[in-house]
Amino acid sequence: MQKVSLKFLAKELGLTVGTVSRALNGYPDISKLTIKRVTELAEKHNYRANQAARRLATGVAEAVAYLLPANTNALSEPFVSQLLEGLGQSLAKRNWDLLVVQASSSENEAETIAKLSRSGKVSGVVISRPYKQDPRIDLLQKSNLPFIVHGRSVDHADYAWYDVDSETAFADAVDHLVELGHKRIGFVGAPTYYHFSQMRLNGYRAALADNGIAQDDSLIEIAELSDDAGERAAVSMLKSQRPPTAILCATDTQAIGALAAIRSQDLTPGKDVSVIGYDGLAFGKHTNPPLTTMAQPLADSGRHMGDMLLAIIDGGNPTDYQELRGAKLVRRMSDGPVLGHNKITQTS
Amino acid sequence: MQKVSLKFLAKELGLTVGTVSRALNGYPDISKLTIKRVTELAEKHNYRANQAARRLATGVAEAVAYLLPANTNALSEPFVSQLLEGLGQSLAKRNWDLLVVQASSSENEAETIAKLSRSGKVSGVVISRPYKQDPRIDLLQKSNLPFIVHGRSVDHADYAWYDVDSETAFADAVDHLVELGHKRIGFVGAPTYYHFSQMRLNGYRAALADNGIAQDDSLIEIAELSDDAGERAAVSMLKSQRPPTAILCATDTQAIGALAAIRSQDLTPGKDVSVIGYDGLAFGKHTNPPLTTMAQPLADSGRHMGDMLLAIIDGGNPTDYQELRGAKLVRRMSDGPVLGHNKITQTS
DNA sequence: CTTGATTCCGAAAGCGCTTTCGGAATAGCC
DNA sequence: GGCTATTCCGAAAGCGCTTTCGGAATCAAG
Repeated sequence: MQKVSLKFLAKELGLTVGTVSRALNGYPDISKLTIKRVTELAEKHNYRANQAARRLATGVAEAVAYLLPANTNALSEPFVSQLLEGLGQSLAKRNWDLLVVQASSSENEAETIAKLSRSGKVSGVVISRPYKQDPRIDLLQKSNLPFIVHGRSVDHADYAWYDVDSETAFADAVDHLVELGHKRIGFVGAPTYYHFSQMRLNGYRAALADNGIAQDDSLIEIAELSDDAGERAAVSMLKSQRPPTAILCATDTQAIGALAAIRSQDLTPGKDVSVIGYDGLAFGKHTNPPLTTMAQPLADSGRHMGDMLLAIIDGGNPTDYQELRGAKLVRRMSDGPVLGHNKITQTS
Repeated sequence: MQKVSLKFLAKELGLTVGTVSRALNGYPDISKLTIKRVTELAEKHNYRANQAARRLATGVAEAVAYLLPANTNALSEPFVSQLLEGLGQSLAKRNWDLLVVQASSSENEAETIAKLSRSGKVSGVVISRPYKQDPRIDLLQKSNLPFIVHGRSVDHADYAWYDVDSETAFADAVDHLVELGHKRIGFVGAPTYYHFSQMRLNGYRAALADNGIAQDDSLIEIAELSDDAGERAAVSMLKSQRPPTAILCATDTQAIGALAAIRSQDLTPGKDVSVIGYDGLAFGKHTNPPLTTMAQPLADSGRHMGDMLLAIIDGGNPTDYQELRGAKLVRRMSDGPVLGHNKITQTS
């Protein structure tokens, strides 16, 4: 494969590289005829501008980075490939690249962002699962690099984000359980450095209060985002003096562990103890029993976030791009009325 | 943030950009002292070479692309993020970038590769799930772009690949089922354009022959790589004249569907009908019942493939980098002795 | 025919870096 | 002290593209 450059095209057509470049980029000072000749020849030879040269000349990277979350867990990662796919689709409209970057450790996340912004290899960044106070966000703001956060930190007024209202979701979940007659509702939370952890806990607490149920800290456990951690947390709850009749988990992954925990105590999930997760992961359909969950609408969230980021890169005001979606209850089989309570019966 | 370029450093030090560049890149014609001064100042200002300029000057992209598989399925995609993570770790050693590219449709995969090779934005490519005759591989070979295939196509003698010996794995699975007394073993295969589909079928057939079991084409179904497709395939098998007592599935995702199928026929998976999947997906632990599977060792396969690719980019001979790993049986609860047979009893 | 406005393209600088080449300064040798 | 090695750095070309500027050619108008 010979290399087909602007110079090559120019020589072939008896033009200069500058002219060919302008023809290709739609400058108004090129005749229709020339444009036609140039584009046709370019097409014929499958010309692609050398990206490095283009980037160097224009100063725009034409690329966006996704910061791979640290502490990943194989069970919860389907969302990564889905997000990537959506982002890619969005960027493809401009022929931009999608970079995947990761910190060597979670302590290095900030440094990774710093490097990224200095190297100038991307024109935008998206990060997931922000912490309460997220140094990555601070850095991004300082560096003037457009970015969008998948989630929110405590102070989220000044940047662009896309999030699901998990606070309300957890309140809804509590309401649902209360309707089923539950009064002792456990909560398996996420590590507290994640801001979503706080919000989900808030939703849980608020709904408890609204329903006139006293808070009981022995019903609250914080666990890592893994099935095993969820299981351990649930076990300890179930073994306590006054075990819960229902357990709400910050993530589906934890909830799946909770199901195992319940079975390990010779109890039946969905019957003896209800479990509701959060995320709406597809494989929740296949757990034992199928997991009831608060599903977030992440179908095209990746593409959506890509579009938002692009708009900001184009000069849009980040604060104009803050979007909150709602989660909705997907009832499967892991929730049910509290024993001896039949106000509502389980429907499929 | 002011931009810190070579020029800036040079001016600061009273040197020329050429000298600074050579100092930073370890050229031998720079004095120790100068190197020290340069590196220290660079460090102080957190200097990062502008990548576009560097690429343009050297002609090497310092980046590798992963082609996101088409027809993805949310249930099976944990492997994508794991692979990406491993690749990223490998590339990080050189500060190279990881690009994620995807075709708009599976028909466009070849064209996507073609574009990629012409744009010169990557020095290497990794693709997953090759087809029997894979146009992407042909293209990659023609374009002289180093690449590595996660899997193998029919003619895999001339390129680098990393694969798991699923042929043997499926033979082993059959052997295992035969030991459990099964004689009617169904096979839910993958779409035939995937080469791994053929190999798994081969392993199945060979083992059947070795065990003196007659082939029965009514026990073979081809299905898409989704839980639903697996379920449909299994249902039709179970409803047939002479249903199987065990079902082998090309992927865990399909196997999970098969579990559902068996339950839908009021049968108990692992008792009335055994199911064995392939992949070793983590959430197989949580299905109903937990899924027995042939687990592939993909723990650090991503990093491994990254290292291989890098070696090839460095001039290594692609055919020196062909690696076949073995899968091993992970017994959970979805396999058991055929009814009325007690040669081996289920052990947790 | 002259002038001024348009249309269209060539020329050239420059993006930030790498790398070759040549030469000044220093060192080593008899 | 003169000569050849050696050490070290500056100068400059160039990677392939974009973009500004100016000017030749064409056109319309007077």
